[in-house]
Amino acid sequence: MRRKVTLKQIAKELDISISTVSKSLRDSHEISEETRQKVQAFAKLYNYKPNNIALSLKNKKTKTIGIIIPEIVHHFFATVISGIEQVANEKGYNVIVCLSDESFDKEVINLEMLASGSTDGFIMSLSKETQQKKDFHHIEEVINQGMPVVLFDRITNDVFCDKVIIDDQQAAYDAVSFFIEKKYKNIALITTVDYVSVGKLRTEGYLKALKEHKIAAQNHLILKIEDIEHCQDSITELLQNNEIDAVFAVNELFAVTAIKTALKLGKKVPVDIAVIGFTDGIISQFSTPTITTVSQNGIKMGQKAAKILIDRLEKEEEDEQYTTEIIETNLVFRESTTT
Amino acid sequence: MRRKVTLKQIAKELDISISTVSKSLRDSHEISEETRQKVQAFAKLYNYKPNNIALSLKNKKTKTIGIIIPEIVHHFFATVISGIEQVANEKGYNVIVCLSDESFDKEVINLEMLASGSTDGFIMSLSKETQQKKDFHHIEEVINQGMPVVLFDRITNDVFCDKVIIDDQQAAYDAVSFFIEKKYKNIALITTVDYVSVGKLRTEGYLKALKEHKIAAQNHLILKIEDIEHCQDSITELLQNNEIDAVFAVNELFAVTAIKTALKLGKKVPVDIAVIGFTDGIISQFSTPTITTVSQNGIKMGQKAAKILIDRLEKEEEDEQYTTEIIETNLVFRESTTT
DNA sequence: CTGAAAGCGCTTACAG
DNA sequence: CTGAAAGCGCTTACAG
Repeated sequence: MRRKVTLKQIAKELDISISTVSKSLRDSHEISEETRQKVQAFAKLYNYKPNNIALSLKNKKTKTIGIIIPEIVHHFFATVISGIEQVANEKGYNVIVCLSDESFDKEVINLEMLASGSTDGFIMSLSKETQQKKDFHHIEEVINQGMPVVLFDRITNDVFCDKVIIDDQQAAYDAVSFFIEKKYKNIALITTVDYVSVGKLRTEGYLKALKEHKIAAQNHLILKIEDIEHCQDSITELLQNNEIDAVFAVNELFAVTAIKTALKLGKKVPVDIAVIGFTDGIISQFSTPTITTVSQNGIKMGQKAAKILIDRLEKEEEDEQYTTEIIETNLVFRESTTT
Repeated sequence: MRRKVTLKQIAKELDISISTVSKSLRDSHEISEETRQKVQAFAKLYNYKPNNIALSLKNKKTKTIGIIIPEIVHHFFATVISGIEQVANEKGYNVIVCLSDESFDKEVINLEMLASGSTDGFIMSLSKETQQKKDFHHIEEVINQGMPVVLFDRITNDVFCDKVIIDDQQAAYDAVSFFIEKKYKNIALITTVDYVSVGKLRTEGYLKALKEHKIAAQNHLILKIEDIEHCQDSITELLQNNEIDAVFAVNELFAVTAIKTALKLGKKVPVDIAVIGFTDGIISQFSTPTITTVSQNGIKMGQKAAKILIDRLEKEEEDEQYTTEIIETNLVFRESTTT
């Protein structure tokens, strides 16, 4: 075993001081050409790499970004991480990932853990429980301690910080307006309970589109799903008991379940029922029929969030001006709608 | 802004020494009850949390695990991370994730970056390029420096370390044997090029199953795909030009593409062509028909890998005995096969 | 041109 | 019972 070599060892070996070694490796002009060469050659030979931890302690920055998300087994979140990773890597940052598992407590614990010196800042998306409790003191605490936070997708307006979102309401509005223009009469909505911020906004977009086209919203066409694991039954009920010719679903899972249920009930998609989903993930691409969907560019969200965070980290002055970046969405047309 | 408080500040505030503060907080019996109480109360008030970086430097361990995988936008890998996170968290470890993007160079850079003090050990799955080049010096280097590595899924036998895999050959053998027992005559294989270790092993399992049942392998029924992005064409060709009644695909994507292609060619699945895939991911669950598949328990792989790594990290003696853990797989029967 | 000293935030063996 | 000192691995202002 060949342990990692330190400045101290190099200094001893070469019989010079640690300071001289350090300066030589940083190519300081204080040091003679000769010494520099010698030290550099030696360091190379022994494959010297400065210890990140020591540097972090000294510089008071870790060059790492903390990511806290509800789940990773979610194509959208994986996609965002991928985007963050990309720009973080380019700028010499590492990425620590923690999962809240949709739990408030885990979110708090992870945040505090990472805030104790491990990261320079955070990129996060709130857990469901956090959104439900509306308790954001942990995030405010961290910001107060001088660590910037960028919130994305599942955000809150109660915390002042940078945010990266899509215009959920507008995107839903566009999707539903498409249906209306195509003369669909009974447009159902399959959404989440209201405390999920993005679900609520998408619901609002649906309602707004109906209202602006002077169509009365009908409560029995709106399904708010609490328990995602068992959405099957309520969706069956929805489709069975109503004359529905179009469905707007606020996520992929609801969309694919609606399609499968419709098929099972003997209806044809998109002929009898057209479906538009949300999030252009794996399911939308590989379902049969493939699903028309609002594409929510996760990679871009991640990239943008990372850019904003790193800019703030590397800016000298404290800038109290927070931005909310809105990533554009668009409808990706596939087989679950007719054109 | 309220910066994080340090021992030094507490010491100054309370007019005692740093050592005394440190010991009080660790509840040392060296310190008087009174002082301890006072310090602890004060620390609580100011929400003192020891600085992880300082601890890492002092203790020479970071309590973080480095994960290097080819991609995160891959349900299987996301699943493994999830498993790792779970046990890491339980044991007080954090997780740094780096992506190699299937590139050898990125894998090396990331590994070296993290090895410079940021993590205590690694869990990794090799990039395609690494498997192709068969260059593993970077991994050996890290192990040599005393940092344990656990390889999973895409591993190599050229490196001595702990490994977590499934029995890819056996799993493929089982799947193909199922077809044979069901009297399927022309069983096609859709696989990757041979340098992808798991692809190769699954191919071997296919061949072995045929051989043991005294069926001659037919080259025109074996499709090795290089460019995953454009597998569509070659799969169409395969299905069009041959009398195939069963397909074994070494991943989900190939399986779903085979199904869609078959449907497009007017064949019914599973009646005309039965399909078994590999990796029980999102696609297999939501495709129509849903796909019978070899389930590769990613969560369990991640958990196991993390357990092995942490055990090794926390064991005192250097243990040269490496294990290769084999996670059991099983066939999950769905609609793409008849029973 | 080189090196001793101080310091980042902590712990702990040792002295008093 | 308390505190000064050394040390983890590094950098840099300062002295010589």
